[in-house]
Amino acid sequence: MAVSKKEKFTQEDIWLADVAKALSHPARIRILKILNNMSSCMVGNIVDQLPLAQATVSQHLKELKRVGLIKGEIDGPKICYCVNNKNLIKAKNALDKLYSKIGCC
Amino acid sequence: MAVSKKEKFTQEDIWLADVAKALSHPARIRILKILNNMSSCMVGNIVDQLPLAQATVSQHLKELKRVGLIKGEIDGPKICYCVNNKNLIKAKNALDKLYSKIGCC
DNA sequence: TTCTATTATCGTATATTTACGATGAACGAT
DNA sequence: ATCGTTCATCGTAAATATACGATAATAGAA
Repeated sequence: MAVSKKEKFTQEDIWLADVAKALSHPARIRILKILNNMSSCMVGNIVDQLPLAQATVSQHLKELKRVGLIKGEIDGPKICYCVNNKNLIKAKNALDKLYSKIGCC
Repeated sequence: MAVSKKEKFTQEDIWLADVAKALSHPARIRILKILNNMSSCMVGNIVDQLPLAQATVSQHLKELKRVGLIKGEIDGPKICYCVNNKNLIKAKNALDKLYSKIGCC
């Protein structure tokens, strides 16, 4: 995209944009909903519920983990993922700052 | 990216992901904050506050308009943009559905 | 140890995004 | 009608994202 200029913005704006980026694919929205509804959170269970290959799902999980929206715990050969509510709530609160107080048109 | 599979998800998930995509660049976060704080919302004013060329800012505005987060009104040769609170609130509410009720790890 | 199950990573092809200069379109003013 | 201002669009180069098969890594079981 021709030399990125993202670093020219504030840390807060970069962070919120980054979280939004992690949410910007329906597969990742679906994963968060699945984690929200299941007590078990094995990767295999997630793969079974998505129309994507295991390698692709793993990539999506990595992206969600990168920004801290989910976390994974090793459980033998399996990995147990779950939502990191703290960061999700933080993101929602940051969104509140984008509401228009005035409305100019 | 090798044939997209986004259309294999629900309309709701596709929509939320799409809104998130519109928020996934710091310039667009900044634009929303600017529109939130100014009574005037001319494009020129926005361009002056961003480290980007006019053509690039116009592209970012188009993306925000595409998903309905902002709207523009023609005012002579100028265009007046403002936040569309309704859709921003709708997005925030949809985010609420992603919170984990249980927490498995 | 060897086998099986589970998940991550590598390599790679293709699609999309980002950025900007140049140009075009719309409008008010002279 | 021409000019200056304002903004969108076109064309294009480079960066990122998406998707998957193949392969590696890890751990418990046989």
